[in-house]
Amino acid sequence: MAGVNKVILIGNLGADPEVKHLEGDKVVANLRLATTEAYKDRSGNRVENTEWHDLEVWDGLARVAEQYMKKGSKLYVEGKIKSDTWQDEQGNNRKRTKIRVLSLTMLDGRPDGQSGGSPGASNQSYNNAPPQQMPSPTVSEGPGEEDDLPF
Amino acid sequence: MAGVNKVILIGNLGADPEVKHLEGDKVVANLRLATTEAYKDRSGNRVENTEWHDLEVWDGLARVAEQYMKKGSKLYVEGKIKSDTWQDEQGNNRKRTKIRVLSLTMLDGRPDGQSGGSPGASNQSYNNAPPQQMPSPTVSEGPGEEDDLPF
Amino acid sequence: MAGVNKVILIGNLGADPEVKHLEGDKVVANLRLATTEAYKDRSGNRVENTEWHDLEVWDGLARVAEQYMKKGSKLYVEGKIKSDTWQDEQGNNRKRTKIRVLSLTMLDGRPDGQSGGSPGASNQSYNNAPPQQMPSPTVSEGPGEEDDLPF
Amino acid sequence: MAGVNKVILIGNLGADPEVKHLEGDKVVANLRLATTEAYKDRSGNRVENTEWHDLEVWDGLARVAEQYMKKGSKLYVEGKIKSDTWQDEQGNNRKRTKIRVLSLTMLDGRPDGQSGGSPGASNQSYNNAPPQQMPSPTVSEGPGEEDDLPF
DNA sequence: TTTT
DNA sequence: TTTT
Repeated sequence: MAGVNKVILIGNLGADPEVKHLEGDKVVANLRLATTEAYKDRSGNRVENTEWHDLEVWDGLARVAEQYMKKGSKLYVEGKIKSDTWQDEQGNNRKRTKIRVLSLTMLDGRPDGQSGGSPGASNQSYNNAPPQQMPSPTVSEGPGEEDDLPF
Repeated sequence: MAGVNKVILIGNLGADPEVKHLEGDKVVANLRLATTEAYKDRSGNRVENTEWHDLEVWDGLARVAEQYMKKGSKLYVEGKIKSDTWQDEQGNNRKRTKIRVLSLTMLDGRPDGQSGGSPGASNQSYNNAPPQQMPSPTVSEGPGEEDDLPF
Repeated sequence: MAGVNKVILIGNLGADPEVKHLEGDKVVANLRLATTEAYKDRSGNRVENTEWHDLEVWDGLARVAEQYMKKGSKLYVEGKIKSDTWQDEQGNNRKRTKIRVLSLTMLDGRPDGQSGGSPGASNQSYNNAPPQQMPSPTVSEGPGEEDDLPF
Repeated sequence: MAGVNKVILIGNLGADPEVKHLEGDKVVANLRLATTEAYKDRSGNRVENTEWHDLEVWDGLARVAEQYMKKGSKLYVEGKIKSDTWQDEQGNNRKRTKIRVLSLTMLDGRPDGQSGGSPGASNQSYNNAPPQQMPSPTVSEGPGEEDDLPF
């Protein structure tokens, strides 16, 4: 049956994006995102707990990552859980889980080098497809895509 | 700034979809969706609380609604909040809020008349754009769109 | 049936919170939150679209709003859609929709006046105890609650 | 910083829940949930893709799982990603990711053996008290909890 | 390995 | 006005 597999994260990058340019203008970026929760335990001590997520970002979003994100960047991410399974050299079944990113918003201020311009334009959303909330669903993945970014 | 405006609902239709075919192959469907929560109050009595939502569905999704949904249908819906504001005859500012649907999954069994066929294909997801989780982002809105539905 | 009614927003406050202290230590805050989406239209022009949301926040969360939020504050919000219906003086059915907030994260930097102090206290998450779908709707909000906030 | 780590799934159980009763009335259930997406590839062929998720459910929710869920059960799940890391016998860093469930709704019809009885009891929502981002992590799970379930 |  |  057609189900739902949705992940929503807000956190910070633990390292600069690792970007690979593949043949045919494909680009993939791997990001490490930390989400931290804080609470007080029974004794009233503040406890902090960090979860690290491996994000996989493709094409237009990967170009955005390459240009605008770096260690420490704060992001809102939507995506889905995606796992790879394989057998290791010992013949054990192995599994690795990552988040395939489908939509991104930078929560930092305006990206470096984007100074000047209209107030209120600091954070940018990006989508790996015709932006989910876009009236006209014409978006092109590919080399010329940056021209379609909304800024 | 680029923000987030996301709604996720699971509920049942209170009435058959109202579908309007507009010029230029545009179609819009209005749906009434009930989401019910239940809990026990302090006295231990079961309390049920229903919220009614006005959904607005366009084009391909509207055609799906027209064909497959009816009063009582159970849906998973993703969308965004969208309100209209205007002045009424008395000059008062008025506001009406609805949900613009961006993605749909039918949670009922197989749609009527869809018997036979592959097992496990009972619920269907639809998306008003290249399906969010689709590798290749080629989807065409328009008259021929039904051919692109994944079944 | 038990359904799902969930809203996720990221945006900025359009005004300072309006806070009312009610009898019995109840507190309610009303917030106006703007979520903005930006995209390019067919002609390539950047278009910006803002939706305004009325948020209703109770008790512990309302105290947090009162203390730390002001016009311009940037928030991540989870909640549910909740509408009031009534008849106006002309006997017309009226409906007003708002977001009942169940969880909040401030996305700004450290709140004013919170300089120095404990590490790890930059952005804060808050939660209005009995979550949406919790069986027993007995919230233990109250005067001593601030002591439980995680900072 | 306080971030967001949220997962929303709709899918079916691939096996009966595995339930362990621990000392001190703690209960944990492990569930295998399949989420399936379907789409047409470039050649127009219907493709189906299933992702398997390991869910971990505690206490009250685990008792609900034990009583009402079985292989094939259809669920709506909210939770967070949680991974364990360790070193295996070869000294390799290993990581296993699962979903810690915070809220559940059964999307099947009335649970077996629950025929007759109270109206409004078809699908049920359950919540594991201290939500993810709640300041005080004191859950009151325990033997008497079932009495608080909303049916 | 992030954030404050 | 839905659902069980």
